[in-house]
Amino acid sequence: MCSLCAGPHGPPGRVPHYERVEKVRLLVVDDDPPIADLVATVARYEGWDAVTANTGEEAVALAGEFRPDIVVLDLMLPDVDGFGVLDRLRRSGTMVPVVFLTARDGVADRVAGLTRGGDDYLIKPFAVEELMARLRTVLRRSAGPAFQRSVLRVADLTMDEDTREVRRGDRLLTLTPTEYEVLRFLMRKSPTVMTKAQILDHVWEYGFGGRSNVVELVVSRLRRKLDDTGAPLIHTVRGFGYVVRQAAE
Amino acid sequence: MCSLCAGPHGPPGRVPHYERVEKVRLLVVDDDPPIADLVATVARYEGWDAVTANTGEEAVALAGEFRPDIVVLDLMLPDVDGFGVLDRLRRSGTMVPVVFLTARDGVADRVAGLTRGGDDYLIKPFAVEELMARLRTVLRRSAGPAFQRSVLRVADLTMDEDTREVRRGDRLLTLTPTEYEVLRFLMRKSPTVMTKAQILDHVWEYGFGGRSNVVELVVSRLRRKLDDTGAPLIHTVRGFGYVVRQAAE
DNA sequence: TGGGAGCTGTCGAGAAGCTGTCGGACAACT
DNA sequence: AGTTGTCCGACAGCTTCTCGACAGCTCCCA
Repeated sequence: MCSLCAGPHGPPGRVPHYERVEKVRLLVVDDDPPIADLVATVARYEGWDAVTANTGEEAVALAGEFRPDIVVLDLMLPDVDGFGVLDRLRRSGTMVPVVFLTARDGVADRVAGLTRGGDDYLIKPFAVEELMARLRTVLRRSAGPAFQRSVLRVADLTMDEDTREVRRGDRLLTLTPTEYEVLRFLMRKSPTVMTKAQILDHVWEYGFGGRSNVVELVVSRLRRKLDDTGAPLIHTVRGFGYVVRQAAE
Repeated sequence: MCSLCAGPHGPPGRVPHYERVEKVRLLVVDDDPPIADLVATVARYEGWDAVTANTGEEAVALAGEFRPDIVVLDLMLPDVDGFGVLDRLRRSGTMVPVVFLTARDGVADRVAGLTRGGDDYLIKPFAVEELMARLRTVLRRSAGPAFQRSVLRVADLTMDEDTREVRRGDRLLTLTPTEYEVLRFLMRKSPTVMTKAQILDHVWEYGFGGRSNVVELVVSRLRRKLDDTGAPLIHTVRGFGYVVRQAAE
């Protein structure tokens, strides 16, 4: 398998909890092609249909024919700006939910207010897994009130993505944001082994320079919190990476 | 699950008394599409059926075929004005309750007279949670004189949405309007963790620019009032947001 | 119309908690 | 026994949170 590939290498076949019969259709709008492609690639890996647009014009046109279920929209576009695109989407009657991307220094102020309809936003540079998590949440909520809580479970380890409660058996764990994200990633991919590079690429912001042993460190901290009771669930695959699963063999 | 329920994620026990089987049908009439959509979207996230109209004509026509249970009506419309629409609705025999929207400087006085029938009104710009709260109240009242009180409860913290009484155990708390709204929002969403952006976006008026630590501040004030006795109920999820729930273990 | 009371948001300092770097101990494979 | 990879304690820098102080504002009442 490709060690450079950003994507997880589990066979696409792991059906997530928010399963639906049809593929989720995602439109990614960003004038920076690498970013747009990054998002689209990750989404496809989750089994979604994804298309990208690099301008506002293109976005509006594509939305019309592709009919996405959800949109990722950069607010800094060369032609029409993000808000313009949003207007035009809405005016054409689409109630499609949107997750916005914005630069930290940029329009962050004007963005306030966007979580209201159920839309959400993320500040660049973001972590891919965080974006995917938000997309899933927004999708789940837009599906109506009957949606299920999203709870990840591996053996006696559970993670409730709404309450952010993580439990090993009965014991409630207190995780820091980074620990939480790493664990969520590993649990989602379980029982597939993830390389350290993959973990780094998905959980840390793209562009993160850390050529270090951060991943090992966070895993180490996680272990202390969740593996000090009972059989270990985080396993090292020497020379390769980590995996969360019930002790095999 | 209850179509009027605060949120999609109610664990058993949080289903309000004014439960009904069918989805609430809401008609939103506002000539400003973003506002109309905002309201419609929020309502849909609560599990309601919502449609929007941007003119008086459209509104009257839609009301006929959609048969809403409740109407949100902007009084400043380009063609027929809000009062005209109301007249025509009433004359066609509908007793559908209405919540009016009006500009601050506008016709507030004349509106006051209209709220006697159980209708209500709100001044623009409003906060979405406040609007939803009023809609729920009006609906409950229109369900008949024997309507049940709506009381939110988390552990020994109770909030009576009719009397606005908030109690921690026996102790009656005196909350300011903002504190009340923030607490209501958190209680409604409990035990889901809300980000500060979500709180800001739902509880403050749309268009509020406050890029500050208002939310933190209000939470801090709330804590002093309700968490100084007994176990804390408002919890900080560092790097993420706040949640109201009984301390888990 | 003026005065007072209470509410709200800004500022900022201090506290608390999180994160990544370094480096040495340790373990696993050859 | 050497080599490579992993684990994790300690620490410093940084981010985030908390909350006192204060000033503008609104609302109410005389």
